[in-house]
Amino acid sequence: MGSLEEAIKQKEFKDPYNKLVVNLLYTHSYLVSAQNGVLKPFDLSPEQYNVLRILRGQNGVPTTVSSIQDRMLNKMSNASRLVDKLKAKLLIERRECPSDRRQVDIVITDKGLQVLNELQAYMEGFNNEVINLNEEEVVMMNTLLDKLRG
Amino acid sequence: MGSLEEAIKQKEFKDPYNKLVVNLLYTHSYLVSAQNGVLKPFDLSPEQYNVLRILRGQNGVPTTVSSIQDRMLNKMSNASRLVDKLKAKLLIERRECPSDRRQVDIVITDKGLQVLNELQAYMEGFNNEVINLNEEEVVMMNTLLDKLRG
DNA sequence: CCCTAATACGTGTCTATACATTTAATATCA
DNA sequence: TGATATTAAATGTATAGACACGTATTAGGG
Repeated sequence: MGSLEEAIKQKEFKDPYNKLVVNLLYTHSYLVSAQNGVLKPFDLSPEQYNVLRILRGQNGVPTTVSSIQDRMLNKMSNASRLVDKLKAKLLIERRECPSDRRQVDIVITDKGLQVLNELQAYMEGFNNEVINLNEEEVVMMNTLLDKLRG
Repeated sequence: MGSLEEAIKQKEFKDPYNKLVVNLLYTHSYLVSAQNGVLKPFDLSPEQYNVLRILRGQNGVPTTVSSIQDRMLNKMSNASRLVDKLKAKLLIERRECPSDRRQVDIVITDKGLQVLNELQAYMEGFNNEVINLNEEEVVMMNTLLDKLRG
């Protein structure tokens, strides 16, 4: 299970760069699957969870849809539709922005904050279970990932 | 652009583990976006490209749909439907398996091999452009990723 | 002030992921 | 053998990612 080669039944890679691309894609899938296991009982997708965290970070200050989009992990995803789903679950509110009627102000509701609160304990346990690295290695990996993207 | 904090406009993280999860999700998105740029002119999605590479690795030996599924980077994706799309593009062939009629033998066509061949040069350039790490760092990162998953 | 450009958001479409269910074929074993 | 379980693949449905396009509103320059 440990090695990538075994996990995807590939004997070898052309070079370490090629392996790294595949390794990142595979590890992402590993992470997201585990995350889904935690989020599913709460009826949230990973991106919905992310949007809720972004809104909580605002401490009550309303945020526009495009500002949410800028902060999302996946810049190509569709904040407008995610906001729609969260509104249907009563986890956020949409308000017409008076100063610019093109914009829509989004705030997290008490219910949204409560769901995040319940989730928090599960998510902390999740990080420690799912990432089999010590703190030194985690810091190293963060440094390498930041450098990778230039 | 370099730091994660800047890219997603988040001031700080609770701990390095939490940052690592976010960093992996964000870097994945960065990688896949770049990959899409290369694949789009060839009318292939990243997963379709991956399935083609799996089939090329078989060197002409037919493979079943479930064997493709096992080798895919994302174990949750749907090999059956991906195979369907590739067949429609004439990049693979499906043959009824005589020894077990539940199974379907899949092989890459000459056209499929030709497309992969054309892609190869672009993809090698892609790796070096998109991964701003030297070889030593790449090897280190592969080791850390393998350890991360336990 | 008007014309044009830029911006904010929504919508449409195709593909892929996630997961449950279905159907057909084979395996198992009383 | 015949009932049951297991397996291979396909299908159904909801959400999300990728990207083009549409619409309303504001900004800016003549």
